[in-house]
Amino acid sequence: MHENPVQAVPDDHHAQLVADTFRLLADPTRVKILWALLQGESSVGTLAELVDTTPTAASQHLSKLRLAGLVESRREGTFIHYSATDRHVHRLLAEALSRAEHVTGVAAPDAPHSYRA
Amino acid sequence: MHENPVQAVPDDHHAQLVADTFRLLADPTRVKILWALLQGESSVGTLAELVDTTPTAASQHLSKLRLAGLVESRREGTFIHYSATDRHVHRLLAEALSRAEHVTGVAAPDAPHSYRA
DNA sequence: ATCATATCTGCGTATACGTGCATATATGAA
DNA sequence: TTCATATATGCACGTATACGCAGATATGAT
Repeated sequence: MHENPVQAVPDDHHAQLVADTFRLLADPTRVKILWALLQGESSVGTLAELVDTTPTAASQHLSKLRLAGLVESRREGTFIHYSATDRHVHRLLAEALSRAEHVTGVAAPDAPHSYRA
Repeated sequence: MHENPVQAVPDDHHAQLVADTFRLLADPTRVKILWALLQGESSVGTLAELVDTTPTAASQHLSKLRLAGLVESRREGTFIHYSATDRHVHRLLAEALSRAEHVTGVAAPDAPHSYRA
């Protein structure tokens, strides 16, 4: 038998937190929204156009992201400007996009050379 | 009005790939399995004990991970040893676990000081 | 006050997914 | 061959969730 060192795993609480975080990122529209917000704040309607969805859908996604603390909101008249501040999320998206490039061999259009934070 | 530079977002294909990757990681059992495998290969039954689940559940998760190319398998008699090789996945998990620690203020038991790869 | 714009929220629906159970398959021993 | 072990697979069930639509709310202008 090949003896391996005992492999420790995250406890249930941490594993659940990690899974919850990943589940929030497990939607293509939210990925696009978050990536846009990591480059600067934006309103709901503007985001909806940017990621090619309806304002309603964008609002629902932003609501979920805000509940999780991944984005913040700021009101300006009838507009509400959202921004992303979580540096961990930034690195997670950068890493995942880097992997996507590695898989496809094609760089995404907005970051010709790297998604590194 | 505050003028922002145009915010570029990943195209649909990349966003979908990223979301798919995150969805694979969006399960606490798979998180624990992957973290264990990143420390060394392990059989289905051993993994099931490590992450406190049934061999059937472990097998199903491993099957999904294998289809996605996140783990590899090697047969040895009746045992099948799995291993994780994707460095991107390693960094994604490390980053997410680091965030979980940051959120809870409690380090996970198997990595007292850091989840850095 | 009314109206328009921007955003939010509740509801119904379709889809996706994790789990448990039973069963099938694979390898090795007797 | 038969048997035991290890793993995989098919199915049913319950839960979670993304979407579209309608309606509600908020702010500002007239």
